[in-house]
Amino acid sequence: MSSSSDTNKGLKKGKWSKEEDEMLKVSRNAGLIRCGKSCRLRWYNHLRPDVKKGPFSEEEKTKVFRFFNNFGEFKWSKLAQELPGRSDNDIKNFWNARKRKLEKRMSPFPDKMELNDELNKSGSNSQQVKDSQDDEFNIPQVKFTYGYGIRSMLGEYPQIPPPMETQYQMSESSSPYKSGSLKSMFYRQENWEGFDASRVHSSELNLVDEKGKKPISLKDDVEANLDDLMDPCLLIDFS
DNA sequence: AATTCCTGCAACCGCGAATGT
DNA sequence: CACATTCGCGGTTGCAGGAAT
Repeated sequence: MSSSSDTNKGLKKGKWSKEEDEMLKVSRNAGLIRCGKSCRLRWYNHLRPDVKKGPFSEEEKTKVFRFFNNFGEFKWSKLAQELPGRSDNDIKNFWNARKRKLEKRMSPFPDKMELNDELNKSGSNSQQVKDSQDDEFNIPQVKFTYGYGIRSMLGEYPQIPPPMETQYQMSESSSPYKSGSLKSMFYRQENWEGFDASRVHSSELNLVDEKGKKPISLKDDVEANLDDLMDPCLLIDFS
C-alpha cells in the first residue's frame, strides 16, 4: 500500500555510508537497498549540488521569523523556497531547536499568584516603591498574560519595547524625549527579577534609554531584534 | 575521570496528494 | 474510473558528540 510498507521488505535503514552516497550521486537509487523515499530525502537534504550547510546566517534567520510572522503557520517546504540551499528539514530543525530552548526557559511558567509574589518581592526591594507605596500602585490592578511574543501579539501591538531595567528605563512623567504612550508592554521573563512595581501603574508610559535621553525608536528595534520576538514574554495590560 | 544532560542533526513514519497503469 | 504506486510534507524520534556536573 503506502510507501511506509517498503521499509519492511529487507531494505536498509539508518545512516548512509559514503559508498551509498556515491552510488546515489551517480545513478538515482540503482543498486541501493534503500527505499525511494529514503533516497529522495538523502539527495534533497544532503547530496544535491546546491545544498547549503552550517549555521543559519542572520539574513536566513530573519527570513524565517518574518515568514512565520507573516503566515503564522509551519510551511517548511514553502519557506525552503525562500532560502536557497536550505531544505525543509533544515529549517524545521532550526525552528524546533529554538522552540525547545524557549520552552525550557519558560518552564515552569509561574501562574498569576506566583507572579504576583515575584512582583511584590522585587518591588519591596525597591526604594522607589517604599517611597511611593500607595494603593494605586498595587500590583493586582495590573492585568497580565504571558506567552510567546509572536504574530498574534505583533498584530495588535506592533511596537514591542525592549527589555526594561537592563537596557532601558521607563518614566511615567512627561519627558522631553517623549516617544508616545503605550497601553501595554512586553516584559521579558528573564527580567522579572528586579521588576520595579512602582513603575507600571500608569497607562501613559514614556520610554527613554538608560541615560534618560534617547527616545526608543521601536520601529528600528523590532527590525533589529527579530530574535526577541519569539522570546517568552509577559504582556502587561494597563487598560 | 566518569556519568548525566543537553543540543543539533539525520532519518523515519504516517498520511494525503499526485501520478501511473 | 478504480486501484496501485510513488511522491512530498510535517511531525517525531533516535543518536552522536559536546557541555555540565
